[in-house]
Amino acid sequence: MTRRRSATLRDVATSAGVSRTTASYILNGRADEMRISSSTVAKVQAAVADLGYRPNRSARSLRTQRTATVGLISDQIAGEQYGSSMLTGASLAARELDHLVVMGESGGDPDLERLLIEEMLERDVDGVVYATRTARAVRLPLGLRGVRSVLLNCEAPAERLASVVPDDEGGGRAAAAVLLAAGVQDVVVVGQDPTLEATAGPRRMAGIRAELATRGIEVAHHVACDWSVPEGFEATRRWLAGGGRAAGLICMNDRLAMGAYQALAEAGLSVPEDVSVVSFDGSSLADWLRPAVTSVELPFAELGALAVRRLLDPDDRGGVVSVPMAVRHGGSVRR
Amino acid sequence: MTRRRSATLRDVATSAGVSRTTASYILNGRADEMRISSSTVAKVQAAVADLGYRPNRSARSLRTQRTATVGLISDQIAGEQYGSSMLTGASLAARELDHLVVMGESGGDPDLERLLIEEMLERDVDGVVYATRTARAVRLPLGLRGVRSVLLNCEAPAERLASVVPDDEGGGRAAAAVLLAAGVQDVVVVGQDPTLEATAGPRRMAGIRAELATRGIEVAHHVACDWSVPEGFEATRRWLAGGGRAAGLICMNDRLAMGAYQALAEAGLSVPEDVSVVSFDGSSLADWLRPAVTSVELPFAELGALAVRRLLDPDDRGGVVSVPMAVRHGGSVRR
DNA sequence: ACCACATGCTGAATCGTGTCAGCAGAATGC
DNA sequence: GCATTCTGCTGACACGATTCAGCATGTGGT
Repeated sequence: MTRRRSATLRDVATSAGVSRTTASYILNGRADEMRISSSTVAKVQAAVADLGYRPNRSARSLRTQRTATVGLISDQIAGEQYGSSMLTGASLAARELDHLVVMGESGGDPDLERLLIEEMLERDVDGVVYATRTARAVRLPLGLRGVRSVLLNCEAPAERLASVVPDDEGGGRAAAAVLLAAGVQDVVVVGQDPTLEATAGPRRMAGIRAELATRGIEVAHHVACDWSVPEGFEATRRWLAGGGRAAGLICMNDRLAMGAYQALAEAGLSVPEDVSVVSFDGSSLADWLRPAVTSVELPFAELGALAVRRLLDPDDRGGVVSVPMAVRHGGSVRR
Repeated sequence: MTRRRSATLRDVATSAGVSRTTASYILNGRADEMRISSSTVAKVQAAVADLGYRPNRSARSLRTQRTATVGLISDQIAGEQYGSSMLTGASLAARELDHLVVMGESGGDPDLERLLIEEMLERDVDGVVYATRTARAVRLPLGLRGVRSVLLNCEAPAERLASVVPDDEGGGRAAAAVLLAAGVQDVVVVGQDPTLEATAGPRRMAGIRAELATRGIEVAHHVACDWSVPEGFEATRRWLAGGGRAAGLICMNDRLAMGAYQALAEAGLSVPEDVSVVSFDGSSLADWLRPAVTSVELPFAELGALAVRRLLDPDDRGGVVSVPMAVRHGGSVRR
């Protein structure tokens, strides 16, 4: 950091011929309140521009206890395929509110998580966003008790905290609605949540059921498997081999859709002529498949941005906010 | 941040019955140097533990001009498919060196980039990692002149800066070597860099040529297209339709491999029986294809970690460091 | 002529730490 | 026995900002 020592407030004050106090008031927008004449204001502003003055944040933080910095702590989202857009959203929203994001990835290790939280609090972050890769129920880490924080992509049902999650139930309804609109009458769902805490699966399922129920239809079959490409392939293949057929397939994510595509192709079934497919995520993977999968988008960037905005909004009343999931149309649904 | 005001150094000193100075020396590991008796050290340490003392970083930074914080500024890596692991690597390496990462994503907008750099410097980061999504030549932003910094996944040839990049040429040799070992004699390359600044393509190409040359072989054909799934599909299809055939295909990344797979399947050619395929990236996409593609891995996490380590290593002499790319074997090469 | 009040600014304390210079007292050298 | 060195600590200033309390000066009312 060999950088010319930058100008301080004292330099500005001297150069403008006023006291540090006056310069400080002007720079903090309290000129009117303090009845400072416009000519003085102009002199100070000229000095600021002239010297290229930039306030020293450490000094300011020492006085004000605020750092214009937010912490973002996550289990896996930084190195994750799609979820990492949450970081982009958070970073941009922070920037708009004149903050920067301090990032820490715990890899799911509670000790590392505790350490990272400690480090962030030592640095006086103005708040912490606690994010998870998969939507699920969590308990707020002890280190964050009493700290201003917002949960991102997760909820702590017991604790009535501010939390931002995708509207998976609405997404489920939208997915089913796409198939219904295409005249599909028998719907099979591929993918089942592996863990108890995960919320995405059950909610999407509830949405699907609710939407189908409006036409008096039930889910024809549920192909149970983890949410990965090979599992999707194997499970779908087994189901097809057992004589399973359906006009509509809803895959719990795009990777499952990829696996299902592979199994369908192997069985000589084509999309969308023989089977219409809808999935969740709206990842680029959905676009890469042929035909592109119609997918209900996880609004990751928006989730990240909203979490930061709520964190920095002093009027936020807490509670869970669900962000709608939009349908991104591909060519995987018969028309 | 409603958190009980934590203990200060003064509290520790009072509680231990020594001066602030003494306590400070002990906490900074200068007890021996300052010839402080072990009994005094013990008293202070007890007080620290007792009060749960944590130093105030803002105050310390104000004095020392160091924040135990590094900036990471990037164009697109936060929301990127594979590159975001660079963030994970950087975050972990920083943590190991008792630092935190302040992140900023510019989206390629030079104005935003300048703003982010300004904000980071105001916050006195101990250095800045400047990262790009795709390996390429860059010019160091003006705001980073004179600032301790390391380039990540990019180089500034004119400026002799510390820089960490993948060894694309070595990767190219490795890719070709895999095919040669499988007895492949005619190799076609898919994918051509779209921009002048991009370094990955030319270097991989050079490596491929060099390795093939050891057997007196030349690249049989170069299928020119951008590095995306649909481009890979279309370009490969056109090439096949024009009668193109080869025993070995090297795709410049995994997305191109996916596109090539689609075209090969459409042409009734199977992998690896008819065509052996090798690609670059080592992304999860490579695993998802059937058969999984043998792919030369981009060591993103390692790149990110190394960039941070070099940034914080006062003895680092600058210059470009290339990180080797390992081959991740799938089932896409005939044996 | 005197008080009250508004106007436009400033002095000085404060946030919590790091570190230079120095100061007693004990030990050592000759 | 006195100068010197070592031991073990402390006082005070600095870092760069924010902010409370107060101080001249002008202005209007009676």
